[in-house]
Amino acid sequence: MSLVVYNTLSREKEPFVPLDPSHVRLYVCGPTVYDYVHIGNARPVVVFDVLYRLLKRRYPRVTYVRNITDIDDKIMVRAAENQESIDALTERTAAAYRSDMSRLGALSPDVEPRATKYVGEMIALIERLVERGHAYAAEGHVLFDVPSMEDYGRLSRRSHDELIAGARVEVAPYKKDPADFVLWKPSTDAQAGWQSPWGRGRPGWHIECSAMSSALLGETFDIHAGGLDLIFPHHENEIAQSRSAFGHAIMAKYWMHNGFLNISGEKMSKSLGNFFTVHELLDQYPGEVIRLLLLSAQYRQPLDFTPEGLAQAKATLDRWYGALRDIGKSPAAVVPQSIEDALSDDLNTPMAIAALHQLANQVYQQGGPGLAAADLKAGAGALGLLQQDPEAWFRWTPAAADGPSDAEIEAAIAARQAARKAKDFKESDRIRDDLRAKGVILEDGPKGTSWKRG
RNA sequence: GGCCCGGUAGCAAAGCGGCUAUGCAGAGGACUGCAAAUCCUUCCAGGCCGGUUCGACUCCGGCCCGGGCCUCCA
Repeated sequence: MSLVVYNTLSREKEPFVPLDPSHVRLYVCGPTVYDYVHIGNARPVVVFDVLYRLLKRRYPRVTYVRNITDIDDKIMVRAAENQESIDALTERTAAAYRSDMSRLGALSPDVEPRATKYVGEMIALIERLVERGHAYAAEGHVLFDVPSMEDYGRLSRRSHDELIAGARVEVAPYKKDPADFVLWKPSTDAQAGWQSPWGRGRPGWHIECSAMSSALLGETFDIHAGGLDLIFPHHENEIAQSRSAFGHAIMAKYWMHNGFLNISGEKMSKSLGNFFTVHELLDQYPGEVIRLLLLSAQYRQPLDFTPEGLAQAKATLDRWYGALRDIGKSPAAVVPQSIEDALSDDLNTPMAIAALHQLANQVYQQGGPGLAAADLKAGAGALGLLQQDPEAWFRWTPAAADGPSDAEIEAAIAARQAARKAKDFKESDRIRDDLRAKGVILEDGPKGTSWKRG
């Protein structure tokens, strides 16, 4: 089945036809690095990682760019608070981000550009916009001239009048039109800044993505993705910048946006204090559990992130890894058609997960590993799941745990076996209950006793 | 106010104009020294009101409810 994706531009599912079938180009908006990212930031990373894996299976060459924003006023404020340099702060948090995303099973993008390395490209792009009559300088700022673009607002489906009517922010006096947005702004001596034709300053938020995507993927490319909240203003303004600068009818052919994450039914927000960083969650749950939960709803739907959801994802992975326990050297298998079909329909991960359940059921019904187990592993691989050794999975332990060591568990199991052999079931049950109280669950099988951490 | 999403069984979450979605939980049974894991059987849906249709959870209209965005939040 050929790939169909929901394109925010048309608000419809469309067949995916790359601009250049020999080279598919994908851009995903990455984080602003000033602290650990929260779980909401992880959703696009995981979801579009599934897309990246799918594209790599089907096209000879895929370039995936995910930027790191290391210029931002929030960064400057945090660096001052921490009394550390901007470089130290962004380097440290970017490293943590890479590590956390990797633990969620996300492949590294092909290119991870940092905005500070592209300031020259940004300035060149802004100059080009000024030359073409789409931008103007005013009081040290450079602003994009929104009325200069005929169909501004197409992505977010907003008319110019609606924008002005809905504006919640006081309009700066140097703007020719209230909808105009900043491309470049002046910096004080105390603020980070770069020399430019308009004096020392720093870039506005949107220009970096236009500069980096055009430098790395070209003036037009296939897919641009990110969170729903980026549709306006960020992506709308990227489109305005890139199309006006380069004169193309499109910037990206397909725009894909993931839905929001709620925390136990409530909107995640810093004022409610109900957000989790990926970093802290990874101390409590395996990255794979978090990843499966993030994929358990279709990416455009809202997703409620709850302790129950994490427990269910854990239980599912326990069952799946159980099915792979004695798989041995698995024969190489391709991703089963049922999984490819599900993912081809706008990344229908819940349907892919249902297909994995069917495969796991088959493994158990057959009473052991076989072709179904190889299919299960290959199919789960399309979602970035089930690739580690099953025993390692069952032995995972939270960072703060102080339970018995693997060796202690093995010793207790041996003692229990001896008691069982002597028909001393009172003692054998005592040992089992004792381990259970410490979070270790025993399973007696035909090949002896196996165990897992609950 | 404008734009855009949703409302499916106890919970999570999909497809589909007629055929058991799926998983967890619940009930009964098998296996087990007892458990756990697993297997078998099973209960439980489609916000409300109209319309189209031989037939609607699925299409159309209205209503109710919930959510998001509307200048730097994925």
